[in-house]
Amino acid sequence: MTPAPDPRLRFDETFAGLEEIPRAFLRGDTAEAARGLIGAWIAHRHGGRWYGARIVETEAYLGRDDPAAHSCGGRRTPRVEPMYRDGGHLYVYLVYGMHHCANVVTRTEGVAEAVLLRAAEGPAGTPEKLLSGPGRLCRALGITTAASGMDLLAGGKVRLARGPDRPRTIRVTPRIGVAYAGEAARWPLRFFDAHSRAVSGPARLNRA
DNA sequence: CACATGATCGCCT
DNA sequence: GGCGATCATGTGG
Repeated sequence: MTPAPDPRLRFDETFAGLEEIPRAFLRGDTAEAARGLIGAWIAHRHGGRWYGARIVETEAYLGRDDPAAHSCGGRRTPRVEPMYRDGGHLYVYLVYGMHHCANVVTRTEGVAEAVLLRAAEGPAGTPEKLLSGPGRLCRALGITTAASGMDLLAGGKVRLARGPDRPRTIRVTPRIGVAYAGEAARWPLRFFDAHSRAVSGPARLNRA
């Protein structure tokens, strides 16, 4: 059993009301997918109820030729295996021995690229920091490595869908926490909703 | 707000 | 054996 999501994230609508994300979109360009997932919903069914949040910050990881990606150089181990699946799958890993990070796999079978979900926002009234940061997002939704490898577009317990509203302004910066990746640390692959207060990272980086 | 530090363990070499 | 796609807490300005 996966850990319980934060009760404040309960939402009683079902995914019937939300638009499906076409798998073809997630099979395409990974940076475009990262941009396009701002405003989408990530949800987890637990104990017979749905818990969900609106994605407000993402990062693209470009696979074989990206020194910051776990699949860099074609590295293929049991942990990273989900990254090699078809677009629309979930890749979850553990960092620093205590935090989980959730990724939406992109491109096609055998091409290991993904979008890291860095932050989301809950319903009005929930604390801004509840899902602000990849570790907090996973903790608040109860997502762990137990869910790694799932298909997010197949009606399972963890799902992805288009949200009702499009973000008004999306800003782009370098990725966070990848200083070890040399020049790739400066690639503009982090996307966030400029109007959300749930975005993570240093304020300096988030200003226009 | 900026910066420093400790926690903690699975994964890879 | 070393090291993170991080977070919470502490200090000081």
